[in-house]
Amino acid sequence: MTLITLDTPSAKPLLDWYDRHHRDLPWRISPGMAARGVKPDPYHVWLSEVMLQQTTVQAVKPYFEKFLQRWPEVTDLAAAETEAVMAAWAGLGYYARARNLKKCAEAVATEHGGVFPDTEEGLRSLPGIGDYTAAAVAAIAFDRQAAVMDGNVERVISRLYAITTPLPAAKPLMKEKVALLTPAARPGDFAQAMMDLGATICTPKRPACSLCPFRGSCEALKLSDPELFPVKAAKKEKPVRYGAAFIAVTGDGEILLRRRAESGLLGGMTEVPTTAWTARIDGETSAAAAPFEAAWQSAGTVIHVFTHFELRLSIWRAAIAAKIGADGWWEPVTNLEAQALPTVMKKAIAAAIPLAFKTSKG
DNA sequence: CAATCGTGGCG
DNA sequence: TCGCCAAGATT
Repeated sequence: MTLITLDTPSAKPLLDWYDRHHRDLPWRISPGMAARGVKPDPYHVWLSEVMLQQTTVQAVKPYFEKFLQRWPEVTDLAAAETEAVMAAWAGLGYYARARNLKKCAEAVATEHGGVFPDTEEGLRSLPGIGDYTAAAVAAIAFDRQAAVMDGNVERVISRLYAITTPLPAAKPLMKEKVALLTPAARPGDFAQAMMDLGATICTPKRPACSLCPFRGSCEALKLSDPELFPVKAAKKEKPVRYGAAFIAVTGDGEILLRRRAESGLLGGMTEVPTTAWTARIDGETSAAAAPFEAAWQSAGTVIHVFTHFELRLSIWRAAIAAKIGADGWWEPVTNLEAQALPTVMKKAIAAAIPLAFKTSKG
């Protein structure tokens, strides 16, 4: 029987791989430039990292460009209207990020003289910056030897060491492994290399192990099937909730909108009037629950899947002769693009007014 | 610790 | 078609 020995994992092969195969991304300084001492703007790094939380690179790109163009410096963002930031963030999801983004920019502007803290600890104390983002900004923007662990790194590490403990219980162990592997030189490139590797080679399904710089040191590859890692705790079922949404349009082409509560689901975002979203179909999901009496007509059902439940929203539409006193405000349909409307609300409006948006999905 | 919190793309 | 999941943070 042949014994296949495993190399001890080290940063060097990964960094060499990164020099050849790194992705070019709008918020990134190429490794070549970085080698000449060019550092990425901490504001750019922070903005991209917050946007990238649980969000794909592809989805982030246009938002990143839009934000930088509109608010070139962190002090510009700090001085912006929160409503404008929410509207610019609309569609990207996890809206607490946008509220915290604004708070963080304000804290940097007022408490740190417009300059980001350059340590993991200092960054970690800011709104919306958790363990991952603090380490990522510290390593990438400030060359700190911080252990960066995101979903990509968890996958790479779990395979490299064939960790059978399920997530999230295995995180502390994984963090130890990452810390031991993180080099004093080029810690930012190392972190980005781990994430690029996870995104392009060490993928969740059908990883390209033959191209991996760790192929000689991966325990999962040697012992079993890398695709079996990371082991994850079983997830719960997704319940269904029901509700109704009401699209009232005046003869002048204005629609009734209102603001959601600051906290909770879609916090601080704009919506059309809706009922509560409940577990069962009842009177609250019919036209009887409308914000005011009108000739409400059914406009079908919108199904929207959130992280932890599926929403089935009955859509009702009414033509209103004159503006009716109600909570909220009347907004020209031609100005809906500028509103802080989350995707589910755009879907609801598009169901009632097909031409409301240039691009309607659903 | 477990639950909450969006959306879109992809196998 | 549908489950998975993506550079997580907060409570």
